[in-house]
Amino acid sequence: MEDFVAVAKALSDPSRVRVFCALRNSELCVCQIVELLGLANSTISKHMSILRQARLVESRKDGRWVYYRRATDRLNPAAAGATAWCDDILLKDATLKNDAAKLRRIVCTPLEELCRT
Amino acid sequence: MEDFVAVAKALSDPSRVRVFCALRNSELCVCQIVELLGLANSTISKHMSILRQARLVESRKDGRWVYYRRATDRLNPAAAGATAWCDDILLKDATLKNDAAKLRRIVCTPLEELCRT
DNA sequence: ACTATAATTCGCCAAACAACGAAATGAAAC
DNA sequence: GTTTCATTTCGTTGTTTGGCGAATTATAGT
Repeated sequence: MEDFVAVAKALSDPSRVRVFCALRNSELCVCQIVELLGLANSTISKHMSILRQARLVESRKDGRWVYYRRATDRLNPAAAGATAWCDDILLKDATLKNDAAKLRRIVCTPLEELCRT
Repeated sequence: MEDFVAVAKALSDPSRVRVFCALRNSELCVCQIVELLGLANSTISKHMSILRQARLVESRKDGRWVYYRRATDRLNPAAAGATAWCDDILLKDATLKNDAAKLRRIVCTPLEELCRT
């Protein structure tokens, strides 16, 4: 029950849903997520920690940068079901399509340049 | 996106999850839900309105009593996926098993007697 | 070592939320 | 019509949440 509610709560905020969906195809660095959502990096950091506590995402550190990716489904059955639900329902969402387009630009931009702004 | 977030938010509270799961097998009257959760009926009423706004449940009025049941899945794709997720993950949840046992007693008790307490 | 910088943590604020009891609503029974 | 009673709505209270900027941590490059 706790796991389930933690996952539901994690997905009950539009910004977090956007991030989680953005991670569908590739892992992303914090500064890329900041660029995508246009929120303060402290805010993003908090969102990511909520997603991580729900075990929807995992992170790895590479030098100065921290990359987030979707968690391996087997680790948390509650997260696995939610992921399927989320991807299925939001496939055609307008905001997320827009995010996907924005992401295509973002992933082409060198991190150094992204962080500068 | 809005629909999705509304459903996730509706399921991000343990009391609401318990009610939604209790409705898996049979419709329930408000006073039965009050008995099950042990919360004030004004509180239950608010919870039910949140579940209804997310289109996870529907209600019908029968005389003095209002019955809630799970909504027809087709009405809201976001709710349909969530229902499957919820039922699947929480099948073995201890709290919900306990609720199910309590429910078996509750549904045998006449409404008049339940409401008296 | 020192500086620069990516990310997290901390402290704060305004808005949203879960809970309650009291008042309002509306249908049944008298 | 009046009373009764199940439910909803309203108003209040304490807690949680989402947001920011400032301070802190940790790593890279000099």
